[in-house]
Amino acid sequence: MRLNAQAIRILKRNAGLTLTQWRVIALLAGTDCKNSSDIERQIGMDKGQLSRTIRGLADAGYVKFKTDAKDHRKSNLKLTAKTQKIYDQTLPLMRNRQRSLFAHLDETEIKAIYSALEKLERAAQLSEDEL
Amino acid sequence: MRLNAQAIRILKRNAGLTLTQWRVIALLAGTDCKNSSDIERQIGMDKGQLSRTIRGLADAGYVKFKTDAKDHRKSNLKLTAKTQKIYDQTLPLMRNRQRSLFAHLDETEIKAIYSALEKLERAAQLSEDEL
DNA sequence: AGAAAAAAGTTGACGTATCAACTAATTTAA
DNA sequence: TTAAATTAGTTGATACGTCAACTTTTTTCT
Repeated sequence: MRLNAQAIRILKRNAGLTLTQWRVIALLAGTDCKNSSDIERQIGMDKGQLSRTIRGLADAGYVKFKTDAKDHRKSNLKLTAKTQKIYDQTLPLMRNRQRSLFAHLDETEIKAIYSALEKLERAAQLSEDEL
Repeated sequence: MRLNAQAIRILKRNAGLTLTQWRVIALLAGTDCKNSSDIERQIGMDKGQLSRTIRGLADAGYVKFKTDAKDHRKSNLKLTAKTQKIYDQTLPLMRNRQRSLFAHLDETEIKAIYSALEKLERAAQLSEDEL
C-alpha cells in the first residue's frame, strides 16, 4: 500500500531494514516472543515468509539463533547488540509517523474503522467456510 | 489480504483468472477503457505490472492487441468472445460476494471507512511530501 | 523545423502475501 | 510403549505491489 511508503523509507534510510524485518525485530525487542511460532501467533504472519525473513536477519547479523535445549524443533532468537541499538533509535521515528497518520482521524472514525474491518474479516471468514 | 481469498477462489475456479487479470478484464468489459494508460488512470495500477498482466492475458488468448492507428505508442485492447462470455458469467458471482461482504456493515460504517481511508491516504501523502 | 519534454509501454529488481508439500521433533492417545 | 497426530520450521511456487531505468513515439515550445 501507499500508506506504508513512508514507513518503508524511514526504515530503509535509518535502519537498513525492510518492513517485514522491522516487524520481526520489533516483536523480538518489545514482546516476549522468542521464536518463529511466537511471532506467527502474535501477528499471524505466514510461517514460510517468516522463516525466510528470520534467516535473512540472521545472515545479516541482526539476530542469532540458538536451538532450544528442551525442544529441538525450536530455535530461540536473540537480537544482537547493534540491532537493539537500531531498534531503540528507530522506534521513536516509527511511533511519530503512526501518530501523525492517525492524528487526522477522530476517535469515532478510528473506532468505526476497526469495527468495520473486523466485521469484514468475519464476513469473509463466513463465506470462506461455505466453500 | 485475507479479504480477497474468496474472490481469488471464485475467479480461479470459475474463470481461471487471477484477481489482477479479472480487474483488467472487468475494466475493458465494463468501462470505456481501451488501453493500458486508461486502466492505469482508472484504478491507479502500476504500469509495469499492468504491462505484464496484459501480456499474460494476450498470451492466453483473453485479449487482443491492435496498435492504435493515430498514436503508435498505444495499443488498443479488445476482449475475445470467450472472454466476454467468461466475464458475463463471472460478474454476478463477484457482485454477490461483494454484497454479502458489505451486508454486515451499515451505511454509517461504510461511509466512515471510506472517509477515514481517504484521510489516511492524504495524511500519508502529506508526510511523503515532507521528505 | 528542431530540440526538449512528456506520454505509452516494456523490462528488471526487490519486497510482500499466501498456499502447499515436506522434514524432523514432540505430544497424544490407543 | 509404540503408532498417530501435532507442532516447528524449511523450501518451492505463484501472485501482487512498487520503484527505476529504458525505448519509442508524440507533443510542446521556441
